[in-house]
Amino acid sequence: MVSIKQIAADIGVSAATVSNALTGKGRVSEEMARRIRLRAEELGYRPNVTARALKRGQTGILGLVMPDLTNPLFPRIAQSLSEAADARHLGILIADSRGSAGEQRNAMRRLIDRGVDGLLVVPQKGSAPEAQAVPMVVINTASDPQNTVSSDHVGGGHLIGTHIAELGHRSVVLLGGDAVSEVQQDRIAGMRAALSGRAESAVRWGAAGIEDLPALIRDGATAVLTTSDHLALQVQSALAQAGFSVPRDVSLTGFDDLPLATAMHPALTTVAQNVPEIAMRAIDAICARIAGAPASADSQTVPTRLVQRASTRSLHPTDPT
Amino acid sequence: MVSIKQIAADIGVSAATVSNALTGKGRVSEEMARRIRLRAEELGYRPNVTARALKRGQTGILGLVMPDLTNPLFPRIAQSLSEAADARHLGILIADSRGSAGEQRNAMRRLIDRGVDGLLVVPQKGSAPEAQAVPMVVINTASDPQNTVSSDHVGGGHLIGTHIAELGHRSVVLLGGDAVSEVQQDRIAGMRAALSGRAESAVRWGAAGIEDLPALIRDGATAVLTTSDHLALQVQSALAQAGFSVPRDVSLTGFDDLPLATAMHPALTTVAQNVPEIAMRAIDAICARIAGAPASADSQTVPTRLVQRASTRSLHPTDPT
DNA sequence: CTGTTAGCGCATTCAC
DNA sequence: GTGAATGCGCTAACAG
Repeated sequence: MVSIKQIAADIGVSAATVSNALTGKGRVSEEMARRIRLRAEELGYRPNVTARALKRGQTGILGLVMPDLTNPLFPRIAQSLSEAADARHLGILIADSRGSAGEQRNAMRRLIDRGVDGLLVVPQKGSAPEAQAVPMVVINTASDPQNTVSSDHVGGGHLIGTHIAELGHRSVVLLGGDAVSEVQQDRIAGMRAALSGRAESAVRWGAAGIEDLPALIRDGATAVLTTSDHLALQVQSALAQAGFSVPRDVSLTGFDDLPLATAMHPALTTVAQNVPEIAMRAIDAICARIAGAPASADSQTVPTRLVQRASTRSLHPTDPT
Repeated sequence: MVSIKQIAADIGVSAATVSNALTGKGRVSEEMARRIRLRAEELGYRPNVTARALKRGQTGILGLVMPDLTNPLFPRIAQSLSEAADARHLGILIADSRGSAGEQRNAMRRLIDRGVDGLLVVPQKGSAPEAQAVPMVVINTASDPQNTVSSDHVGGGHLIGTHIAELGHRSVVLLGGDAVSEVQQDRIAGMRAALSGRAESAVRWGAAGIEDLPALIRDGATAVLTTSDHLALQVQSALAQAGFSVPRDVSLTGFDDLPLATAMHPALTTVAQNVPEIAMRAIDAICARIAGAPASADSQTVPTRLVQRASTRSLHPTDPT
């Protein structure tokens, strides 16, 4: 590796001057600066980030803690975060909290031991990560009050609920995957609120909930609103098996707008999170905190978007389809 | 942050002795070592990895370059890699090559600039990442001769092809997503080889290929073998729309064993990659290279596994269903 | 057995 | 405008 002092010796000047010329900080004659930059270029000089980090006390690395790297949303989050971090010349070190709050804490500690400048954490279901020695921004759980950036899950549920109500549905089933998840609770709450006064709604959870569906439909339910696309696919399969067709017999919606939403037939009506926006805000927030901003108590909420496709049907006699 | 010298000053001993006591390297009296460890514990001392990295010339960080973080397999790879790396006290810094070979090179360079000790790269379709200043291990493309660990894609295709042939299918369609992908070519090649002499096979690619399916089935094809689960879901949807039912009218298979394979109905027969094994070998290989082993020309191949579910049907009159 | 010295590569004083 | 000195925190080599 070519170091600053080699190019210094090479030109016959001191290391400090080279540093100054390259960073543009100190005052160096334009002529000298030019020569230095040229030689650095020739030698393929790359500043040693480790040395710089030691000197500055900052590594330029952010830690990303996910509840489960297997999460279907992880790819998008990682990508958007990586892109946003990149723009600020920050790197992202990943860690998996493997489904337990204890492992989550371990993962955070390992990252901190590695010297990350800040922590981005997507918390374990039902756990609030505790404050640490480094700035932290929590993603996707509005229920945690501090430094949180999150999708408006309630709003998303509201979007779906309103859509379904406007389509004329009067009896709908709300299906969640796991009642422990605050995110899913929020989505369901949004749906209920939108439906309230316009339609009956029954809430069900998990595999048992899926089994209840055929009976509920026979009792008059005309729509099933789920809290994830994956769940919706399972529902569609189960319903097909029971002889119900989507959207003819029953309307169906998902949540998240995963790739599978368009691979399904009918294509799934769902709610898309604005992941890039969340990522950008999260990175902004963590950078602000690193730069010294105090931990703010307000949480940012990013709007979601209804993606209307073919799995929902209007019940108004006048409408086509 | 509490440093080694603070605890040294604290106890009235030199920094070197503390270092020795804590790492167990130098010879320190057991008595002294005990006192030092105790005090370190009390003070909550954590070694500064940056300083250590500067001294040692190694950061303990591996760079992971993915062709597209949005890749549905990324979560598993990231998780398995992260776990395997963890066991060796290595961190993983991610980077996205965003679909282009050029960006792939940039990503690698950024990672190297950050001082990673080695690079794990899942290459861009149809691109062979060029050798770099740090050890590199290529994942999942056997076509690159150097330091590669890959699933046996050909073998996987063979597994599926054999399965279908044994079920009595005599005319099958092989459907790939993108002909540029060597991985998909390998899978198709394996299928063809297994089918050769036992059944007719036609190869189709992409969306156009999906459109051809109904006609091919009417012409007598009884099975569609795809190179990904995602593709299989699309096929199932398109087929349902055209009035064909899986597996009654046509058998269908996927590849990768994504979560959606079990969410579908019928559950998808597919081929699972042994991702944890690949990850472990990749980490082993990169560690060996970092430790000084020469770049070996041989590539490691990890067997795949047939996951037989409900989307394939036997055509033998004697068999049930 | 323990302490001192030195230096990893860089950036920041402060002299010159 | 430029350079010498200094130190970030740690560890290897050597001296005591």
